[in-house]
Amino acid sequence: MTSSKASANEQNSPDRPYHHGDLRRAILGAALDVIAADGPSALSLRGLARRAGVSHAAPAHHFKDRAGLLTAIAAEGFGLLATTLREATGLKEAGVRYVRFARDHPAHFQVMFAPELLRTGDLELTTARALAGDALREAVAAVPPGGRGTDARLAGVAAWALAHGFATLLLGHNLDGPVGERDPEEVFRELAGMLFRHAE
Amino acid sequence: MTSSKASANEQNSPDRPYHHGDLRRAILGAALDVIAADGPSALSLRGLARRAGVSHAAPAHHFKDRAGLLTAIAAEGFGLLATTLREATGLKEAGVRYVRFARDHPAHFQVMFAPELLRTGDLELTTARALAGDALREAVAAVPPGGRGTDARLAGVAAWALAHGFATLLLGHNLDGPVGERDPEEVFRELAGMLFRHAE
DNA sequence: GCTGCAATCTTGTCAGTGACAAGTTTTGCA
DNA sequence: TGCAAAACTTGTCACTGACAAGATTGCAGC
Repeated sequence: MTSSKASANEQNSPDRPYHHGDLRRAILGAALDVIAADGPSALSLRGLARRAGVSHAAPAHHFKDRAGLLTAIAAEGFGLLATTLREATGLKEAGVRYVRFARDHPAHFQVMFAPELLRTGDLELTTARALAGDALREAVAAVPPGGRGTDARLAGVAAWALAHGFATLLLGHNLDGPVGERDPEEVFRELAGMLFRHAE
Repeated sequence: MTSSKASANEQNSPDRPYHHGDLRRAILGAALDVIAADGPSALSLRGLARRAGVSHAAPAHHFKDRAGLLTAIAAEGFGLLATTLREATGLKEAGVRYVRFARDHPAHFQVMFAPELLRTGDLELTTARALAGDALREAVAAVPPGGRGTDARLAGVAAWALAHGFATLLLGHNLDGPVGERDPEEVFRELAGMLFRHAE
């Protein structure tokens, strides 16, 4: 083991400059790769450092520790989600974008909803999360009040639960059977149609 | 640190018998406690061994390794879930039971849907999962075909996604605001009502 | 241009962990 | 009774996260 593949520009290049250039981004990118492939538990700060060709303690300068790195990823995720939700036209479309986000950014998505891995009090994280929450509430407010007793808050919870559950099961390969070859977004549109039959 | 609280009957009792009696169950129980409190990433085989008052390598005899322990927990979880789903009368009630299961067995629930922590090919696991899947499909089949174009398979996915999403968000404390003091099961009943308006 | 300071990265180290190997004690059964 | 398997222990290794202290570099202000 040890230095199995110090192939190309890995870490042993003696002419490597002292300063990486954008180590923070490099670490984040590598972390997203690892998490998407094998989950957050497979993440090793030292492994990321090796990938980026820096010393084992370099990541700590940018993220303090493991929780710091994951918190940064979660915050970035909530920011991306807020942006994409804000561009949606209606609630159903917001749901579709929610599912699309989970598929496009599986690593972010996983980490965002793993609070035990995060520094939950972090300012960046809480503000980003609040932004995403606002975007979701806006989408809910846009839906016209339907049948009797349709509480807006409840409708929001229903939409969120449906989208979140679908996305989660999808990422966990629990819907490979039922969904099969079909486009997941298309399937989700049908599900959302079942939930909000009256509105559109 | 080190031996901060070797208080009562922990591990230093010199009269402790060589055989624990039911170490397997003790380790499982301790693991469930830890996971429910701090998530699977906080799990340490050595920590569990300390809790049970046995040597650091004792757990390996029953579970082989970390993945083995978590796989055993997941299999147990699917078994419990299958049992509880089978007792449900209709699809909505099955959903309620799904949510209740997640709240009653949060550790099981988390591990069951964290495939990257499991030995996915394990026989016990796959059979238990199949049992739970059968129970879910049975509940779906029981629902009368509703409005035009109501695909049974799709209805099943919708119900699963809604229940799974609600349960997941609930466990992650993402619904503390919207649900508030209300009984989560009651709230879920309303959500399920929105999804299957026609059937009851 | 030079100087000093802060940001960035390195080296060194420590305790904790999972996994494995090999030995010891106990149980249960022929 | 004796013996094989089950249950557990001791010892060890590579790896990891965290921390401390030092080296290198970029840069702002003079």
